Order: sequence, then C-alpha cells, then structure tokens
Amino acid sequence: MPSPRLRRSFFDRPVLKVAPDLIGATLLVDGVGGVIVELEAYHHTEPAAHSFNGRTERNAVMFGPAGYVYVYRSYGIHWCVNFVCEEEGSASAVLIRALQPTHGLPAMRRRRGLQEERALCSGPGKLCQALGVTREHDGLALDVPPFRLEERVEVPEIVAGSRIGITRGTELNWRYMDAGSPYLSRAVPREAKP
DNA sequence: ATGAAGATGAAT
DNA sequence: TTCATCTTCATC
Repeated sequence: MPSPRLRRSFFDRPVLKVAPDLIGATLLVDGVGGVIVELEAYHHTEPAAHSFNGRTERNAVMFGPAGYVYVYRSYGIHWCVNFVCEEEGSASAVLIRALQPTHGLPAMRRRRGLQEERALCSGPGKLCQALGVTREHDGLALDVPPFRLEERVEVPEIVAGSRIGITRGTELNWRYMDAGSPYLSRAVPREAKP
C-alpha cells in the first residue's frame, strides 16, 4: 500500500531542515519516478542561489509559497527541477539531483534512449528527461497531479557534502545524499559528514 | 542590443 | 577535457 503523501506544508520550514528529510521520499510525475537519493539546498542568502540577486521572470516561483515546483533550463539543453521551501518571499529551494528509479522504467528508458538503470536518473538533467519534466511544470504545486510525493518508509544513511558545479559557498552542508545508493550523480566525497 | 556565463551530460 | 546549445541577465 502507498505511503502517505507529503503536503505542501512539509516544505514551509528552513531549507536546510527540509533537504535531509526528503532523502528517501518518492517523487512521481504522471506515475513515473523513484526514490530521492540526492539533492542540494539553495538558500536565498547564498550567492549560488538563483534568487540571490532578486526576483526575475525566471525565478519568480521561488519567491512564492512553499511546496511549488521551480524548473529552469540548464546550459541551454537540460531541465532541472526544484521544490520551493520556506515562507513566501524567502525564495529558497532544493534541487533534486538523483533518483533511484522505481516506477515507470519503460517510459524512462524510452525518453532517455538508454537501458542501463544506473544512468536513468543519476543527475538533475537526466531525471527531468526521464520523468518528462519541462518548463510546462514550472509553478505547479507538488501535491497535485501530475506530481505526487510519498513519505519515505525507511530512513537511509544520510550524509552531507558540498554542492556540485558551484564555486562559491562550498561548505559541507548543502548537498545531501543516501550514502549507500548506487544511483547518485557522483560518488560520496571522502570529506562527507553525517 | 549585445555578450558572457551557466545548479549538465555525453563523448573523446 | 571538450563541446553541444541557448536562455538569462547584466551591461552598454
């Protein structure tokens, strides 16, 4: 039987508290998805956050209430999906970086043009392609179809590290991952901490 | 109006 | 390590 669904209020608290609590939750888009095994937190006071320099057309959703989806285009090629956290106006979010595929594997393989399970959702651009997430999803609530988010049933070993592809603000408390998962976008760094 | 950089991924 | 590909945003 399915786990309880996460409500939007789950995200209405500090982004650094939400991030580790989301590891192990299941994300589905139109029934396709899997278990979140890696993500990164972006607080609006961080120079690396898209919201750091204020509201723009692209990041507008980040300035709204918690529990909504922020999708942006990366390198002109890929899509990346975030969940907005904290109270309205705070403009903080978590970037979903990797999933363990559990639902709709055939659809994922078709969209990705690959067979290898490890390669389906092991990166922010990859998982958006596998789940069919695009600009169309920007601004949607994540507790309403096509999105569905289920509570985790077991708490994995969660470790934190520094964010990937970020040159400023590299402290070891922004990237969270399931230490034992083979579906991460990158290996657990040596300096990772519990 | 223009240009430089970018929360990536795949191939070499 | 290179490159594809193009939007976004700051600056001129």
